[in-house]
Amino acid sequence: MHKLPRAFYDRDTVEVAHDLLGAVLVHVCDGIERRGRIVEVEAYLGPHDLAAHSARGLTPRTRVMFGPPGYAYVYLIYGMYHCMNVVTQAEGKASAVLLRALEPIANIEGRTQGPGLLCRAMHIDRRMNGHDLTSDDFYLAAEETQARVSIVKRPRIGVDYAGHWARRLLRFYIKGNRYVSRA
DNA sequence: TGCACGATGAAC
DNA sequence: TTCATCGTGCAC
Repeated sequence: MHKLPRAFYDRDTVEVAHDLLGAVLVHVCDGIERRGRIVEVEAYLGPHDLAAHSARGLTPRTRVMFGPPGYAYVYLIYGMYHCMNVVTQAEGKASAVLLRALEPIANIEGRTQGPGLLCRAMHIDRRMNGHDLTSDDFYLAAEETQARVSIVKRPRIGVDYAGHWARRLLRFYIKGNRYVSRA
C-alpha cells in the first residue's frame, strides 16, 4: 500500500476516476484512523461541464476546484450533508472526482453508501476543504498492483438540470460491489 | 439584502 | 413523493 502522489491526480479526470476505484481513503482524526475502500465515484470535467460547480466560474466556494490537483474539495449540500471530491488536472482546469461510496475497512461507524453518508462515517466536513491529500492525516492509498475490477458506467446522480451533460456516463462503480449506493 | 435551490438521505 | 436545513450565487 502506498500513498498516491500528486502526479496521480494531475491526469485526465476520467482516468483518475477509474483508478480511484479500489483505492483506500484514509483519515486520521482525534487519534482514530478511519479507512474505506472506494467503490463508487463521479467525474466532473471542468467549467464547460454544466453539472460541475465550476461551471459557474471561480467563486469562494469553488476556489479549491480551480486550484492545483491533489487537494480535497468538500462542501455542504442541502444544508445537512457534506460531499468530498478530489481535485484533478492542472490548476485552472477546475475538475474533480466526487467520492460516492466506500466499503468499510477500519473504524467506520454507520453506512457509507452515498456521498453524504460517506463523509459522515469518515468524519469529513468543511474543515477538510482545501486539505492536501498528500498529507499524513488525510490521503488516498493504493496497492502496488491494482486488483483488476469490472467497472460499470452510468449517468451521474442528481444532475438532471445539466442538459446533455446529465446523460454522459461519468459515474463509475465496481460491478457487483454491495456498497455501491445505487445500482 | 433577499431568495430560490441544491453532486442527499430518510420517511411516508 | 415529500421534507429537513442552510450556504451559495445571483437578482434586485
